[in-house]
Amino acid sequence: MRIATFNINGIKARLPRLIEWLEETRPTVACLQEIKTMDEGFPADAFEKIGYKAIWHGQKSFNGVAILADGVEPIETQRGLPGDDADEQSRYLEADVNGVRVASIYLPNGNPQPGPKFDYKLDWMERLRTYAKTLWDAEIPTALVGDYNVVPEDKDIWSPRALADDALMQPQSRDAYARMLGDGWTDAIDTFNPRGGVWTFWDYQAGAWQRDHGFRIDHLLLSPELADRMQAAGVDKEYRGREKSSDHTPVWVELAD
DNA sequence: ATGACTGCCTCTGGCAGA
Repeated sequence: MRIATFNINGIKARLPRLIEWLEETRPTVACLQEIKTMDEGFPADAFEKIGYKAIWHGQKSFNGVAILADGVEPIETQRGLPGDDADEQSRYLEADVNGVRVASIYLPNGNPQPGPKFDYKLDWMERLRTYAKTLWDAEIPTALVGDYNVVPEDKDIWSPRALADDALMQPQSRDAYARMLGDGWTDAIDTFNPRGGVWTFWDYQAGAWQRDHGFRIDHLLLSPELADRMQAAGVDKEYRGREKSSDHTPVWVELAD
């Protein structure tokens, strides 16, 4: 099975591109972030037409996540990240698909830093780590995939200096991500590209795509049950160059059945 | 050196993104 994640930056603006990508690459599960719509605006019919069933957690204007599955209904297991009842942002959705637990994650950006948004990001990362441990302890085959808004190491960006003051690059952000890996979660893209140089995001501004000024912030973290099944992982880079593209690319991992 | 683009909802400009 193929598990993919794609920060689409607006499901209404991106729908033709999204349908195209699903039909061309046919992931078993597709986790989406930044759908940027309320629940009632989600175009479930368009996905049904091409054989995908979906669940989604929307929010007006910002954030919003979804999980699409090829030919089967995702069985929802969690909506919203536990650990803060006051948190109303739609950034976490989780489901079982074909015996695999899959989470669609849109981790807070955290800029500007320092400040309340950065504090929220770090809190969110600790909540994620705490919750992920419960999945780990239950020995559920789990994939935590999405836009983590963390550049894990200097090898994961074209220029570490360019974003040195950015929330995506701060030691606290990186340490929190590293603690997840320290707990045993496997970064699929990094496993197949240990020397780095793989990007999943290119800014719309300043000709970043044309200059290949990108970085890696969309990640697939696998529990040991799934890491053992990894066959390949990659980035669907060409979609960043198409008309009306998202600023992120799809990222995927192929697992043995 | 600076700013640079895009989507959203709409107070069509301000916010958010990364």
